[in-house]
Amino acid sequence: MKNYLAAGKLRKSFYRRELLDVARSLLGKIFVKVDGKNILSGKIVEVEGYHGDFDEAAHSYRGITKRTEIMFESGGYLYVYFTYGTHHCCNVVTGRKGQGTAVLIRAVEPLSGIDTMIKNRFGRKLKNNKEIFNLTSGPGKTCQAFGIDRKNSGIDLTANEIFILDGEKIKSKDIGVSKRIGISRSVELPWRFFIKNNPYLSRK
DNA sequence: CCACGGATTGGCT
DNA sequence: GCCAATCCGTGGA
Repeated sequence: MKNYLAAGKLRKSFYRRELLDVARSLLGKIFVKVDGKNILSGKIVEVEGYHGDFDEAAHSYRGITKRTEIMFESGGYLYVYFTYGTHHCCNVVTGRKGQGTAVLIRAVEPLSGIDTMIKNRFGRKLKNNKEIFNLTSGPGKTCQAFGIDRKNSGIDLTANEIFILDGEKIKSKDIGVSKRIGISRSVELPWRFFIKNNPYLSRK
């Protein structure tokens, strides 16, 4: 963990680039939440892009609302939404102010604070050694493991609570691309990106 | 005010 | 593979 912290926090200039460039380059970076003396962290292994201008699946597609206004900020903020009456999902706002572009964090590979993540998500110890692969292998699971909910929406990702650290550079040949999961409109856009063969993906 | 459905998950058939 | 859970944001009357 120490060498990841030494790598340094991603700055506003990283987030304020074109949506799909940010989405692809977030793979391999380290998502971090400082939780008291605990550092919860995981390597980002799966993401999806959402674009307010022409992507009908994006929450920002119908314009600014109270819920989605943070999506229209310039890049570098956290957007958290609540869905299906049960789950939270977290996104990284990208691009320029007014664009409504964001990257959904769909899955991470746990790195530190794993005992706390297990407690947050299951309320007990792991039953077996396969259950670790069910800890953060989806957007709702990741938010639950990290203890993130709507109260965290709007956080500045260059501050000291929730942020992303530079990590390993993933080669193009190791990045998989597919249609996005769980949407009913703009279904053809190939805007899901993932690290091929990583065991913590929400799907293969 | 009310109706609808969702960027998901887990349990049951 | 199918489907219920369960809240609330959003849009239309």
